[in-house]
Amino acid sequence: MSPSNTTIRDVARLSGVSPMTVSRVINDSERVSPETRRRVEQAISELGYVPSRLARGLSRQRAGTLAVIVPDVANPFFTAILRAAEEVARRADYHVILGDTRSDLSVERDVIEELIAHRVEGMMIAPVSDRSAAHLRRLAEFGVPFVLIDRTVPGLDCDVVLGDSSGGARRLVEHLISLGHRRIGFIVESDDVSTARDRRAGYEAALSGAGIALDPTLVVNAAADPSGGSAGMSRLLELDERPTAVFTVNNLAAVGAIEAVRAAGLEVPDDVALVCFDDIEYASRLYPFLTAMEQPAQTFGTLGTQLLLERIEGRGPERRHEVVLPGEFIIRKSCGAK
Amino acid sequence: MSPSNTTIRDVARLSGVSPMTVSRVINDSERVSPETRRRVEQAISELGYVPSRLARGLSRQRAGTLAVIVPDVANPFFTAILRAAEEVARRADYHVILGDTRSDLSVERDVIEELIAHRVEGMMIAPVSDRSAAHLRRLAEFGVPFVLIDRTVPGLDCDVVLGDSSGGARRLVEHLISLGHRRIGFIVESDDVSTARDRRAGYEAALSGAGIALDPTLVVNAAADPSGGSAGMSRLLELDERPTAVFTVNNLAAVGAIEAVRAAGLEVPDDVALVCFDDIEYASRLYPFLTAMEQPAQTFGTLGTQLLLERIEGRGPERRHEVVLPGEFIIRKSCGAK
DNA sequence: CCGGATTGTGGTACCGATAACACGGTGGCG
DNA sequence: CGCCACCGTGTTATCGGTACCACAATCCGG
Repeated sequence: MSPSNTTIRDVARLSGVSPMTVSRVINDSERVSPETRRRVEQAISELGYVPSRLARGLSRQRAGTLAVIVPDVANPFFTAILRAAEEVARRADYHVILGDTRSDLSVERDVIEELIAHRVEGMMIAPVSDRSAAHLRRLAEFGVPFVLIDRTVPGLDCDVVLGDSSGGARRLVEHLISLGHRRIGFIVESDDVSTARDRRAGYEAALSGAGIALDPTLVVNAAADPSGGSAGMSRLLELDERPTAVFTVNNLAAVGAIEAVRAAGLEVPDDVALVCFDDIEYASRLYPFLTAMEQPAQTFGTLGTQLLLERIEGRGPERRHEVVLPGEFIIRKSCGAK
Repeated sequence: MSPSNTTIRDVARLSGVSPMTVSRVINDSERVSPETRRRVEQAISELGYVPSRLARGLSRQRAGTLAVIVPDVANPFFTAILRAAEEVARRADYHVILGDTRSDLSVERDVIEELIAHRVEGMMIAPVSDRSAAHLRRLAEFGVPFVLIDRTVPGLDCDVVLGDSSGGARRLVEHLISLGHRRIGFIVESDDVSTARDRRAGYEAALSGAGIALDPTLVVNAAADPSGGSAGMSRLLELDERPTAVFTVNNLAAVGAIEAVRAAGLEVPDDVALVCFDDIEYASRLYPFLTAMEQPAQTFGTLGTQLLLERIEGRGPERRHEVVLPGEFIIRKSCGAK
C-alpha cells in the first residue's frame, strides 16, 4: 500500500484526533495547540502522508490550476511567455496546464471546453482569431476568469496584454522607407487576427505618411508560420514588379520568407530587404540577422499571469486592464541598413 | 448562477432519473434505454451542464492529468518534446501539466512533490541529474508511473527514451579529427548527468581511436546553457595552447561558446571549429551554421508519452523499456568542413 | 408456463478533503 | 464569584461524481 492511499483519516486515527484537526495542521491554520500539532505532524511523517490536492480542490471549489493556451508552443515568442507564466504560477502555488491549439480554431474550442470541465481556475490565452470569441464567451458564461495575451478579440470584456502592433509595424515600415524602399510587400495573416489588423494599419500608416500609394497586390495573406511565409514570399517574387522589401507579420513567417527568397536564387537583403515582428532569440545570438520589432515576451507572460491571478483572487479592479507593451526595434542585417 | 455550478443531481432532477443514470449517459455506458438517454441529454443541454473532471477524478482515483518536467522549456529541444507530448496526451484525453525546473535540483524536488500531491497519473521527466534519484524514488514509493527522457538515472527501474549520446559524440569528434584537428576541447556538464557522461565517453573513444592522448585541460565543466558555454569557451581560449576545435555538450552551450569566441575577437570556424549536440531549428533554417548531432526531439516526446500512457493503463510490459534513438549528423559551417 | 438470465434503474456509501457550526473548558473582568 | 469571550477540537454535511449491489421488469429456453 503506497502512501498516496493514505488519507487524512489515517493520520487522524494514528494521532488520536479528528480529521478536521489534521486538516488544520496541514493548512497551518491557527487554533491548534502546539502539542496536538506535534503529534499530528509526527503521524504525518510516520505515514508519509501527502494530502490530495484533488480532494482539496473539489472541497474548496478551487483546483489550484490554471491553463495557458497558445497557438504554437514551438514559437520562441510563446515559449518565453509560457516559461514566465509557469514560474509566476508556481510561486503562487498554482499548476499550469498547457494547451497548444496549433492555430486551429476547433482544437482551441475543444481545449477550452475540456479545461472548463477540468475546472481550472483561470486561463491565459493567445486566441487563434476573432472567431475565438465564441469559446471565450463560454468562459464568461461559466465564470472562468481569463486574460488575453498578444491578441485581443473585439467585443470581449476581459484583461488583455498586447504589444504595440500598429506602432511597431509603422516603425518597421518607416525604416524600410528611410532606406529608400517604395515597393514594400507585406505578408500577413487574415484580418480576423487582431495583431494582423493592427500591423496592417501600421503598414498602411507608414506608407501613407510617406506619400506612397497602397498597392494591394503587395499585401499577401498567408499563415503566420514558415510555410505561410514561404508561400507568401513566393507569390510576391512572382509579381511583374516585385517588391524590394518585405515586412512579415511575425518571426516564423520571416523564416519561411527568407527560405523562399533563397530558393528563388536571391538573397536577403541584397535582392529583398526584410523586417518582421518578434525575435528568434537563439538564432539572433548565433547570427544577428533579423531586423525586428522585438516584443518583451517574458513580460507578456509574467504580467498576464499576474493579472489572471488577481482576477482569480477577486483582487482585480472593476474596469478591465488593457496593457500595451512597447517593443524594441532592433536593426540587424536583413533590412540592408549599413 | 453559472452552469459550472450545475451538478449531476440537477440534471437528474430535471430529467426525472437518478444521478447514477445521468452518470451512465455521460460516460456512454450501455444499459440506458434510448428514451431515458434522450431525456437526460435534453436536460443536459437545457442546463448547459458540463461534468466536473475534478470530481470524476477524485471518485475514480484517476485525475486524467500527466506532467511533463524539463530543465528548460525555452530550449528548442525540450520545447519540441513538450509539444509532441501535449499532442499525444490530448488525443488520449489527458491534460498536461508543465514543470520547468530550470535545471535546479531543489525546484525539481518541489515540483515533483507538488505533482504527487496533485495526484497526476504519471510523469515524463528529463531529470536534472543523477541526484534526481531521490525524488524519482518518491514516485516509485507512491506508485506514480514515470518515464525518463533524454537522460537516465542509474539504478532506477523505469522506462527511458534516450539519444545515442556516446555514439553521437564519437561521431562528432571523429569528424573534427578527420578535418585534421588534434587539440579538441570539450565543454560539458558535470558527470552526474548521464548525457554528459555518455558524451564524454564518446569524446574519449574518438580520441583514443585516433591515437590522440586525452588532455584533461581541454575538458571544461560548465552549465549546459549559453552562459556555461561562454564561460567554458573563455577558459579554453585562455589556455597556452588553445584547442583548434571544440565540442559542446548541447545546442545552447554552443551558442554561448560562439559568443565567447567572437568576444575574444576570433571567429568560428576559422579560429575555432565547433560541433555540438542538438539543433536549434529556426536558427539553422535562417542560417545553416551549427554542425550538430540532431536528435529527433519530437519522437522523444511522442514515444515517451506513449510509453507513459501504457504504464498508466497497465499495458506496459513487465520489463522496462529502454529506447535509444539515433541522431542525425548534420554538417554545416561551424566545423569548418569544406 | 416457470426459473434463471438479462436489462434498466435506483440506493447507498465513498473518493479525500473542508466549511460551518457546536461545544466543553479556561481565563479575564466587573 | 458569575458571565462571557475565546480557545481548541469534534460533528455533520457537502464538494460532484462513481462503484457496487439490489431489484423490478422483461426475456428466453425447455
